[in-house]
Amino acid sequence: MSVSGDLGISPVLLQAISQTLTSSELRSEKKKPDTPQTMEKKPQPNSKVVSHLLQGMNEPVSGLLPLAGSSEGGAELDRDETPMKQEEIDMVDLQERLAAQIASRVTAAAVSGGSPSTSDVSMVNVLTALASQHIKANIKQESTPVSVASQAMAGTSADVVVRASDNGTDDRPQPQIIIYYNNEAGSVPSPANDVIVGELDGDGQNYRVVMHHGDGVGTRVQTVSDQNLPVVGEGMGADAAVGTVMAADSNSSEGIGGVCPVCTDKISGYHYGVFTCESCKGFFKRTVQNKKSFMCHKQGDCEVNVYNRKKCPACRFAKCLTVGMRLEAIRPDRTRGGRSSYDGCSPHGKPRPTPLQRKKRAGASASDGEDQTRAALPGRIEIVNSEDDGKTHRQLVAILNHSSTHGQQVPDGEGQRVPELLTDIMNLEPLLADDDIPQEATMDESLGQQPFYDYLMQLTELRLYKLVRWARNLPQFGAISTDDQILLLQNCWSDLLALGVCWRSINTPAVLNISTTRSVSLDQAEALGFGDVVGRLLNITQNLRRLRVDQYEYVAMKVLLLITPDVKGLKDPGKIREYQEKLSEALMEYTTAHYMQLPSKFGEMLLRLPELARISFIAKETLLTALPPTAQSCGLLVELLKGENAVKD
DNA sequence: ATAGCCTTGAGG
DNA sequence: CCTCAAGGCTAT
Repeated sequence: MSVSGDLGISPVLLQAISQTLTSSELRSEKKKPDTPQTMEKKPQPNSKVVSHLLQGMNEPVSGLLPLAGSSEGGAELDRDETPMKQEEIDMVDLQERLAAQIASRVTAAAVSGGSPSTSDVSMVNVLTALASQHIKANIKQESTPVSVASQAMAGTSADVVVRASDNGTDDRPQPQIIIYYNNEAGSVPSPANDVIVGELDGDGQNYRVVMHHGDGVGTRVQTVSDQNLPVVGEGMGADAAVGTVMAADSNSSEGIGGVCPVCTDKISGYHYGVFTCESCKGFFKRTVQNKKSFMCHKQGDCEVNVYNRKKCPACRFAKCLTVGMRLEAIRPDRTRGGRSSYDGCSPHGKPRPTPLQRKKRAGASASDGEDQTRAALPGRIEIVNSEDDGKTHRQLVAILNHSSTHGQQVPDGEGQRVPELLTDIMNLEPLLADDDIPQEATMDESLGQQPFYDYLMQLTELRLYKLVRWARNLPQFGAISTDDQILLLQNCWSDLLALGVCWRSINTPAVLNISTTRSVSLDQAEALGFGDVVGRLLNITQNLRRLRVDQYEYVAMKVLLLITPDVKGLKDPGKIREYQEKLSEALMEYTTAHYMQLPSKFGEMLLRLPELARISFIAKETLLTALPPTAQSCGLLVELLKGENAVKD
């Protein structure tokens, strides 16, 4: 990837980037004096992008911290006067760090007259846009009682019914879900047979979702004390993630006595970086230690609560990761006692042990203050009326569900081993669990170009966010320097998205399934000017089908797209090459063992990867040229596309 | 496999 | 010493 000769960056963007840099340096590098460049560049928050950066990205983070300042100009001063403590810096989420990292490089290059890569610029914007978009969506959702109610019911009731009657069908009487709102937290009555399913704060109002068992059918009645409860509104979605951070950070001192952010059971202590219950602690330990691999039989968005937590270990584990439980906290050597040293090993204010005692953990990832697992951002934009949404696409959803459990049919069955590396990667699939975004109902037939592109762009941004989270949790990826992580992600994001679309279409010949609700045939694509791309994607899909690529192979292919030591500018390509070799060996071992009748399968799979890169390049170009100049709704993603375009020209 | 309880042991 | 977060054990 070459670098654009001139600064192909708009002044607005440059300003935005320096803004990011400035604020993040104030956060994370207090001890060092500001470099002259950044001092000079310190801008006023007067552009749209800057306000994105400030409001969308910084505010939610700082809002959780004791030092929270306003997101306007004064915040800088506040932070200046009151340096953040290390533990608080640790709470800063991955996106912010990534953005700050790139911003720092780009700004330095710009100031010194160098040539920043335009994709660096774009990545900053994408990340910031993602952050702000998700936060906005989240806030909106939390403040709408109707959506809260429908989610709670959709997610909870069926499970309780199964539990209560010990009978798997859906059409028996359900316990009542009661939504209280406009109440102060704690003032809502909670009779003995009620279970507080969730509690939300929004717009100064409190909503409490209570599940009422008239006859006490639940095997267990959970009573929750009247202190601030973390949000446990919905599955492994946005609420849970944000609420958890609140519980762990702003409420950490009263963590004991609260409810587990994974399953809402009673917190027993601080485990693997999060206040959780005993059972989730044990579950996380077993899962990691025994390198278990789970697959969700639904869409990877199962509700996890104290009643149904046993039902879908895949979603439970994904939620563990989402709320911030740390893989590094599981000791590879299984030594007992003592103290841990990973970032976040202590809930509050305790100094971190020195690294020298960590000799046994040389392989562990978090050694360099790269604490980003605590994803503060929501993982999904929930469809408010998700029940209605699938009604016209039930069939497609069914097909997709089938495809998502595709891998289960193949491996293990014959007692053949699955390399640990592959099962580790597989464990993270729930992090990419399928989502959709709200869309206007009339898009099916008369495919207006504009709405379709808007939809596509939004979907892409959503998936990009998840991609970052997924990559961050990949085994050994955390051991790569943050700069290199960013470069790798920049290099492959579109390839990964393209492969994902191919995979989700594996069971629908001639139709490309863009999401759970949207699919495109070749004819439709041609009408939209996407014929070439879709044709090529369908071709890849057909090859995946022909080769009988299973889910383990699919996830390995994805990581192979990511782990490419040839990306320009990598600090440590050696380490990445090593990782790549390990992974390709694991994949080869797996494929040759499981598909002896297809000796060329391994090679053929690898041969698809370059074509994927080609397709994603064409797709980006097509998207860019097809976009009307007024597409501001996703302006920042547009910038990314423009950046890539300039780079590759 | 789960989850509650027990044991360990470095750091304070 | 005590704390508390890690791993271990074991009835279910």
